[in-house]
Amino acid sequence: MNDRRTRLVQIKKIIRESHVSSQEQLLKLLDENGISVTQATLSRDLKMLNVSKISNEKEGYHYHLPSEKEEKEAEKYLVEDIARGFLSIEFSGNLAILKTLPGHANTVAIALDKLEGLPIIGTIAGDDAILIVLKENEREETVIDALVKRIPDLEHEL
Amino acid sequence: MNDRRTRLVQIKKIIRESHVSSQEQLLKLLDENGISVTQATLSRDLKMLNVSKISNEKEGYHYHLPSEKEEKEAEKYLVEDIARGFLSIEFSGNLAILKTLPGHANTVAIALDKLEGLPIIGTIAGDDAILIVLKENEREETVIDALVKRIPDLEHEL
DNA sequence: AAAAATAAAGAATATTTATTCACAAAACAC
DNA sequence: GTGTTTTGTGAATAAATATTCTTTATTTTT
Repeated sequence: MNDRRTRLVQIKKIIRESHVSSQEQLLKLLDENGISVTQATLSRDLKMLNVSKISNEKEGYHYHLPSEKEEKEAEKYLVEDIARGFLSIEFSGNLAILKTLPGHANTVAIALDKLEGLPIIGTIAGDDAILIVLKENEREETVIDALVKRIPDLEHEL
Repeated sequence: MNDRRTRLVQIKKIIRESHVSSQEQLLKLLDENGISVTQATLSRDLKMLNVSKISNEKEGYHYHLPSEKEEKEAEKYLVEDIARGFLSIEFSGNLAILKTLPGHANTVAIALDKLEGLPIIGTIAGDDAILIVLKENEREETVIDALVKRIPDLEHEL
């Protein structure tokens, strides 16, 4: 059933190499590569890949992959935001309180929300503290691990 | 008649500050700011601004401005591509031949085409030379001026 | 100043894209 | 195993967006 993986790879390749301007067109190009799906599926795929459609003087509308650089850059800023404001974190059951420098709570909370792969379901920020709700059945250790993995600077403080 | 300018500024501001997910929504936000147009016009505005629509895990679809950085970066690469390959340029009427390092013609030609504001209508690249067709009534001086303005590194060579 | 060219924009429409609904295959629980 | 949930998909449709066609205003040319 998992043609999706390979299809996503193909889609990226095609978008990278040709100037695709609609899902119909992409459909045909995929078809030529022996992959046949409907436009609905492509719409979902493009959403999943965070592909964007953009216009460009010379070339008209076309799809655009989020560049590695963009992705990494974006994440780098998030990580910096967290590291800059972080003071401490303490757990209690499926909750944690993360203390930050005054005024940093909001920034850090937003960054935590955006950073993917953390075992948390959400945050509520005050001014210098954030309430973090862990995912069902997650505990202190996994959260700390995930944080350290993503934000190396935190290692000393945890 | 030139509400367009001010409208474009407003649109950028709104897109930068709020999470807009459709032109209808943008329409309303503009309306609240006393600017009233139709969706058709917004579509053209967004095309003109090179705004892209992108999906994002957390926030769903939203518009995205090309960042200053992206714009400048993009242009920087073009400029570099040209400077790296450039050897000489010679004019004859409304034509010019630009000589490049072997194999660089294509890269340079693409960059010339993409770089906006040059008084040329097109290029044809071989391996180490490019035929450039100037715009009607443009001459050597204006092209050189435009090139030097955009590609400071070329000043010595021209 | 008239005539011609250009630029902006709305209304209607064509095109494109996202979503809803239904269903089937796979993974999971027991 | 059977029942349940999750995942992926297409068909149909809704929603969103781009374009065509037309009109009006503005600038340019003569």
